[in-house]
Amino acid sequence: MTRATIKDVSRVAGVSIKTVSRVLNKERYVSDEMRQKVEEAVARLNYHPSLAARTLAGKRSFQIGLIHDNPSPYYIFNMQAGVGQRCREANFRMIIQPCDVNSPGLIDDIGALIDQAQLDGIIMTPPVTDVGTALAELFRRKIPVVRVQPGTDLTATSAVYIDNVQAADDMTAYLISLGHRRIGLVTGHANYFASGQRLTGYRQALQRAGIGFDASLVFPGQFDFQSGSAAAEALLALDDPPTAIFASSDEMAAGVLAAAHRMGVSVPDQLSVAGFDDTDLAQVVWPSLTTVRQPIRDLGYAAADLLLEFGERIERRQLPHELIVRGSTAAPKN
Amino acid sequence: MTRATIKDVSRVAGVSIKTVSRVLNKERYVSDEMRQKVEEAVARLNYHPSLAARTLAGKRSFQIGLIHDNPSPYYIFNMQAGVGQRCREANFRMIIQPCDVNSPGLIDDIGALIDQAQLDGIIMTPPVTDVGTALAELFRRKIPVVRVQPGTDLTATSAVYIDNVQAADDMTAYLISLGHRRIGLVTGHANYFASGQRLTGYRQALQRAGIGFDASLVFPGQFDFQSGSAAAEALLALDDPPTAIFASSDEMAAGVLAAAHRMGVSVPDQLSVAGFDDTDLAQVVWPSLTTVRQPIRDLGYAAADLLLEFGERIERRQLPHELIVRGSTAAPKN
DNA sequence: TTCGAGTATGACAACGTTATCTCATCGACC
DNA sequence: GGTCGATGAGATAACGTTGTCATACTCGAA
Repeated sequence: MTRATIKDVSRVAGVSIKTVSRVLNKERYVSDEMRQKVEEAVARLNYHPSLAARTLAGKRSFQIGLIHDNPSPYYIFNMQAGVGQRCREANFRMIIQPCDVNSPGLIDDIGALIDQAQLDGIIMTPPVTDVGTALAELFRRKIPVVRVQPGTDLTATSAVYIDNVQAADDMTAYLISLGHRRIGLVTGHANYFASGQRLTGYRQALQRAGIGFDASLVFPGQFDFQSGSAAAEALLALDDPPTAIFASSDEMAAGVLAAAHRMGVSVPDQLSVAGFDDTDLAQVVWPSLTTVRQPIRDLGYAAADLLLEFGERIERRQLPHELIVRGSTAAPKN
Repeated sequence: MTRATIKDVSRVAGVSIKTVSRVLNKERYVSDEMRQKVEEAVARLNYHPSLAARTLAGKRSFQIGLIHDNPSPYYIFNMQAGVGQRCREANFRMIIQPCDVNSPGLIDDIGALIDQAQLDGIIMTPPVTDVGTALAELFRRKIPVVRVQPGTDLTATSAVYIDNVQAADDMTAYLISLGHRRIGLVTGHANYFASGQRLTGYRQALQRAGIGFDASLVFPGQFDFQSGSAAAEALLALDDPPTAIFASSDEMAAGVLAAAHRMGVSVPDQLSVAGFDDTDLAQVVWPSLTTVRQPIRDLGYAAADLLLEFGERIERRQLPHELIVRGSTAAPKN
């Protein structure tokens, strides 16, 4: 038993090959009678069109690429889930391309991917979003691109994002509302523009509350557990240590928690800890993390949606974030 | 500027199309002189063959599918990383197909995937590995299959796996060696054969040490945080509670930790906790988890390797696990 | 009645590769 | 010196779709 082809379908339905193709592609000018005959035949033969043949003959490949260089399993998993769901709805396929922003072969890899697979579009996640040479290569090939949370050339491509400044502002304001005055900030990796945006939001909230900015309370991190731990140790060793630490990722927040545990500082009694992302992690550490929920899955879905709905046309979509309060924050005890 | 085709290459190299094809596919009977001319032309034109055309004309598609129904981001991320790496080495593409083992459309989805994309092979992860109807569909299509950690029909397809029985035995024996006599076990989801295997290993180690099996110390979990928490609460409420709890996943172990924190039971002083998998999680909770490292990424790499190297031929590969001792276990204090 | 615009269908080429078949050359062997 | 197998190269037909063009029918307006 070999695969059914469009020819088989046309024979069974008693129509021409082209008519079958028309029905499959939902083209205009097909009578209901024809459509029904074809659909019956398709169902009876359990026919599935060959993607390779469609790609070769047509101008579309029904495939989009997801390019990422992001070490966070949680982020990637959810991004894929969102993109994947939208793809399934449109009967598209998703090709995953991990890459390395520091690799000299980056441009060639992306070019080869597009050439070989004839992708209909590309979704990029940070930090690849902001690699100028990669972007240039994509423009050169005139392929539709949607970027998730881009930091540069904001209007150059379609994009989906959350308002990082506002999100960091919200969290900082929340900590201030609890009564905290000295709030430590662990920033993210410098490659990510979100890191800077979150710093901006933090300063913005402080200023509004009339609290002076103290640079010694800001510690550079890398989004990972280790740097969160290191940051906490440094911040808690200050002469006048913070009563709360806001880490720019849940993973760093977990590092802060671990350091606090090690140093015998109880959370949230002696120290409030806040994260960012609301990954699975946030509910798995103890105490569970107060954090900002970033709708990663929805961002992926929206990115794929922009690609499929609008193609080359540049569109932007901002998604809402949400402050999630859990057990790691409380009013300072003095 | 349009894409270069094999025709362009043949013109530039001054040879026939077929000769270019021969070089590209590393076929025999090509002189060094020809090969060199072709390679130069390929490089000069930055030519990448069209996957669609190759798939249509040839018998191979240079694509393999990864089918999974697994809610763990960490597991999926690492599995993909391993499979993806092997694919890149062979210049293959990986198509991800999340699915739902309980969906009635499962078989059709898999069939459609294979028909449409003409996949060269399939990799499955638990628990889809053991869905008989899905397996039957794959056999019907005579497509090479590699299963990761299959539980049933062990010799029906190629497979990669670790020795779950031995791994659980190792961990249990380690806890016994610390001096524990009452060791709780939180099992995994019943859908996963690994759950039963780990129970077997646990009993095996107890028996060897001459410790009677106590069914009240075994609590059924679902591999997730919640069930770990619930299990710990139940186990610690026993009249004669365990001094150590071995959870069949890190996530459940994290749940155990959280429950212990809540109940004021200090780890590892009053309770030792052990996990399984060595996910990122293990080092991010406090105290960090003693666990069994499962080389997920390597399993993915090996699975892809079997597919690409052996195709339909059935091969099996067992990978080593490793006991990782961290801060969550210690000798019981009496 | 005739014409044109819109609707509905089919014949056939094209897409860019690989597979198959053919042909030519070169040594080695009887 | 002819025959045969191994080697090297090309011409041409697939592969299963979509795009383009041609054709025929229908309906309302000139």
